[in-house]
Amino acid sequence: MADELSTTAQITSDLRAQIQDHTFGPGALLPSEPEIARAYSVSRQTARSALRALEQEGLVTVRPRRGRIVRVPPRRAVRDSERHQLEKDNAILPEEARGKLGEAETNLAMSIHDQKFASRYDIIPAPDELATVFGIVPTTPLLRRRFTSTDPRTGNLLSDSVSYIPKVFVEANPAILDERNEPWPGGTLHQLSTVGIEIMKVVDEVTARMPSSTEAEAWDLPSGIPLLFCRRLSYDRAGTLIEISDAWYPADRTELRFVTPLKPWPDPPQKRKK
Amino acid sequence: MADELSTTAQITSDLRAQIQDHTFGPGALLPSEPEIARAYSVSRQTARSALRALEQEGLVTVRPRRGRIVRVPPRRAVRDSERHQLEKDNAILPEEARGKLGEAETNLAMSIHDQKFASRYDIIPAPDELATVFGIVPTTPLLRRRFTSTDPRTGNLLSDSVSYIPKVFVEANPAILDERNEPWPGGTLHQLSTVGIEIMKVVDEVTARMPSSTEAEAWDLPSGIPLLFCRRLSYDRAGTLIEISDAWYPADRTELRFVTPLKPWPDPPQKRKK
DNA sequence: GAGTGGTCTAGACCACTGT
DNA sequence: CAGTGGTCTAGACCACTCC
Repeated sequence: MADELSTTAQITSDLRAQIQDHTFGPGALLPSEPEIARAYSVSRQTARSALRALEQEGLVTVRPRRGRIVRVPPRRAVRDSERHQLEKDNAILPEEARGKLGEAETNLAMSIHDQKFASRYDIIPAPDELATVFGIVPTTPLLRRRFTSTDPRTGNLLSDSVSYIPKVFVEANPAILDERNEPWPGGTLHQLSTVGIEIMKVVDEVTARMPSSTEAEAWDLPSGIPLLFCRRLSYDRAGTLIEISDAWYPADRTELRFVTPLKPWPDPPQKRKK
Repeated sequence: MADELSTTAQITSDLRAQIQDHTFGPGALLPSEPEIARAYSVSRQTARSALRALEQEGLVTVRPRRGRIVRVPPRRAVRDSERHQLEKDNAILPEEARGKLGEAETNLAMSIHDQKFASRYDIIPAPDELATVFGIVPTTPLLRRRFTSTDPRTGNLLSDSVSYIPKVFVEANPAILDERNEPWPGGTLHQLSTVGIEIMKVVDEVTARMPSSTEAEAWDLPSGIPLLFCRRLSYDRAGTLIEISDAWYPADRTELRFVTPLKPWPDPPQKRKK
């Protein structure tokens, strides 16, 4: 209240209010830069700055040479932690049944058949950061597997993830080191089962950050949309960290869902009093 | 490669590369607007646009009238899903022991004593969106509780959350409806126990979005930092949704951590073959 | 052809920081 | 005091969209 807004901030604020009270509802065309400049008696650059602020907030999408529209939030695809258990159950099915779920791992709201998958494997010396998390010495060989899927029509990224496993854990089965065996029926959990490893605990660490302009272009992200970053740590029966998997998701199209069951209280709560 | 960059994009790209190869390491002072304008023979506005792009990516922080520095990522406070179980265990302890954990719920990396807590309670008619999630008719009375903590020195937000509970679930104990009883030893799970409700499952739904300028100011967020949004759904023994709790976290200072234990396979994995 | 956003220039005044 | 970023103006040319 007490603060006086700059001209730009005032215009931004006016427009934001009009978006929020649905004077300009989702999909509506906002006034053009020259219109706003005239209406407020400011230069076009000032009007432009005001509109750019709304883009940065993710409220408005600019369609070059056609105007700016109020963003229509896309439906969010849900990534559910209960999938971890489903994948584990799936990994011990007979091979014919296993195939189904394997690739759906990277699936979004889009049909599997409309995605182009790519897997690239290599062996890298563990960089300091990953070595610290694994608790191993840096430069220890890691199997790095990069998975992407793209929309074949637009070339846009649909999913992007990288997995790291110390080579020593999996080299007993050389087939795991070969990207030509992708897609592997039953996925990583089945691969690990062939070398005697059973994953017993999965930890997901979630943060978010803004994309670089290169990333924004690859994902076809409008400005003002963050990337969710999820690092998944998989532990075996002995509590040893077996795999680190990093994945990125556009925040406007993704919801991460985590289920935590709780142990029952020993007494029925009806009896409890403050 | 094939694409030609605009002058602005080229400058941004050069500076980003210099940040990533540590020519300008964390905390380093970037060249000023006039310096960049001279170096590239462009106007000051063009140099400014290039720098602003780096701010939007969260790489650079502007300190008005002192220059721009490469961002030093702050330490992230971890919010762990294992806290759900700890809180439940805590809620059935004797009152003296219960007090400890209750307020730490909203704690960040900062000491509890350096935070100013505020709780505001009211009863609102359920808006459409929440009514749908609860599966109740809109306008049903909801107890809304808003919790914030602020840094008393700077006035900046440290935590911000809102909880919704259908009034009918808790009105048997009027003390729960009164904000003057905050902080309640043992927190919400103990409050619910006084009306015979035991939470058996918690679901966290996580997304992210950019803050409005008002939010950025309240949290003291540099530009280019998203807000993590976490909606927590708490279910009782019968699977009824009891509470919806919405919380926001600055993505540069927060990591959300979720643990998923997996059930063991019936057979030892050593026997398994592809 | 009129209108749109994309880009860029060359100024200007201001409030504040550092020394 | 010189230097910084904050704000704003009044132009300009471009490529493209839509009618």
